[in-house]
Amino acid sequence: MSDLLQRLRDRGWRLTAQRRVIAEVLDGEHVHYTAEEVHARAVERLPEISRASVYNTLGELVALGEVVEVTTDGRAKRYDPNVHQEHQHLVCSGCGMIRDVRTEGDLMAALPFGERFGFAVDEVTVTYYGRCPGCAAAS
Amino acid sequence: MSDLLQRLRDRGWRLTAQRRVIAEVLDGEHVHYTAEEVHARAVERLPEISRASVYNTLGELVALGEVVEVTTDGRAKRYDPNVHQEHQHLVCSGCGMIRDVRTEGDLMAALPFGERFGFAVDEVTVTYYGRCPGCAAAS
DNA sequence: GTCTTGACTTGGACATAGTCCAATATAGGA
DNA sequence: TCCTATATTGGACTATGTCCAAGTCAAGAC
Ligand SMILES: [Mn+2]
Ligand SMILES: [Mn+2]
Ligand SMILES: [Zn+2]
Ligand SMILES: [Zn+2]
Repeated sequence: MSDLLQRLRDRGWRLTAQRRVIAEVLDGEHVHYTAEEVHARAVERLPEISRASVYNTLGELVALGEVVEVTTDGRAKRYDPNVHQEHQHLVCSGCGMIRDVRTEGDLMAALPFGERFGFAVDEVTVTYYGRCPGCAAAS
Repeated sequence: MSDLLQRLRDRGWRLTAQRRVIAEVLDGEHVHYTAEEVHARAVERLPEISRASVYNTLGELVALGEVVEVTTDGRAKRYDPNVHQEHQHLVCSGCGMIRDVRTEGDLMAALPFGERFGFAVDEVTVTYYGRCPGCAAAS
């Protein structure tokens, strides 16, 4: 993710302490945090960082394509730093755990032209739901 | 949707004026309203109906499988009365319009077993994004 | 190294979406 | 008609996210 910092510098970003810790949090574990979770972890490294800066920076990273927003339920958006590997998500309907999964074949092909209604379709997201081994055992 | 009222009666539901107008709103046009949109339309028929009753009733209809929740962005959930025809959604990234679409083939088949991580996968939702004809013309 | 300035950060107010609850009303059976 | 379990209501409360004016600071100019 020092790559990320370099790319941001190349785009004329000021490298503030706040942006650094947010990048570190996203880089650390390869998970899908909410904005509040990112903030909680950023505070451990930089206690005075504000919620507003976290929301601002996440929004900017999304606009630059360095992070993608993931919405699997109607709750808080999650921020996914894994943009270098195309993937979809598998969500546990018990505990909410999210795993990255790679699909095979052309997902777009499942939508017949007759069902496109003149849209220029350019993106598809797939979410699989099921119970993870832990939740299945506990039921 | 008088079918719906009958099914609800059969399940021991009290048929209140509030539940009737909510069912009528969902039945009317075949769209994907938010809870607040359902409330606004219900108020036209029954001015004193409360937000709480709309949220309560929508939640109950979802629990019964008579309506499904749809989340295509990080905004308000939408309520879809079209549960009798399996379908996915096509969303305009310009204006947010949502269309029902029917896919062909087995969507689950795109997820290799090696990518299931021991989950018992039982559901898949697909959302296609693109620009509708109107938004494409305006750009 | 110091200055300068426009970009960045901040706390808090505000907005939107949804939940919860105690008091009140009512559907539907007796 | 009466009874009461169930449903409704207004409003407080929570969760998530946005906005803004005032203060701060990164980094280029000198
Ligand atoms: Mn991911
Ligand atoms: Mn639909
Ligand atoms: Zn689980
Ligand atoms: Zn459109």
